[in-house]
Amino acid sequence: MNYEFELKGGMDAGETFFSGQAFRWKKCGDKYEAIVGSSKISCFMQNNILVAQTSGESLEFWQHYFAADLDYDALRQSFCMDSRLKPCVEFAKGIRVLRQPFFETMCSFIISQNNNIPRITGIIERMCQTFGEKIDDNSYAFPTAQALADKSIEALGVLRSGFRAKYLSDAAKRVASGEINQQLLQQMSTQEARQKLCTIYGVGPKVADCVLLYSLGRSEVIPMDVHMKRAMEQQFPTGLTQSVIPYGGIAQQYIFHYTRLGKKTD
DNA sequence: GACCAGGCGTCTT
DNA sequence: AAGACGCATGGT
Repeated sequence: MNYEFELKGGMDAGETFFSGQAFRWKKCGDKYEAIVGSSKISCFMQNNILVAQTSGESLEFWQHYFAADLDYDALRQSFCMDSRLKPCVEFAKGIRVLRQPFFETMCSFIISQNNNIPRITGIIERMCQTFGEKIDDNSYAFPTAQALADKSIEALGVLRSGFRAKYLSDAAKRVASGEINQQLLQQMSTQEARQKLCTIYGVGPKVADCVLLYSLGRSEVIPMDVHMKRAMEQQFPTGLTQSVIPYGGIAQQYIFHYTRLGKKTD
């Protein structure tokens, strides 16, 4: 399927795909490729238009994934009203926060705890190759919750995910049983959804907030870790401005990227 | 509130 | 070549 649609305010694919929010994107020549859910996508940007070739899913699915409706020109403009946020936005203007499939986002951020990106990528890759459905030659879908729930903790050993295997197992079982599902969380307030997510073994407030922001599109949620806390205390001692707060999670993505790759705060 | 739980990339010796 | 260190954390 070929799709072309506008992303309001544009996107820099590299900045977006390699900003630590998604772990399955690869740069192939001048295109970017990934498996999202059980579909393959190959895409590039042409002005503000995303040109994509996909193996499945609807136009609406992809527009939701890229948050096509959210106007990043307006967003950046309001962020830049805050002079402390301005350099962060200027550093990587093309970042968008994606809305990724629920179960794979949850697993990805369970895996990410006390971990580094190369290893996170490796574990996810093995997870897909071992337990995901084959799409073609060397493409595998992200495993379904059911597929993972059926495996014993020992069987998850091939992932070499260390102490996280038992967490992944509980997450898979709770999602496969239907007890935790996206629709239910969607209807809940952010606070209720966070509490529900935290009942999963191995999911604490940080991982829960990552799921809320990167999958459920709760743009106001700011996942806080020690680094982020430090950066916020240093750069934003009086907090974020009122106009930014509804999109604090997106602002956070700019701040994080800047403090990690841009000018250091200390 | 310390301390511990894989393993791997990266930096030091 | 080998050892140390740290990692978008959460449980005990």
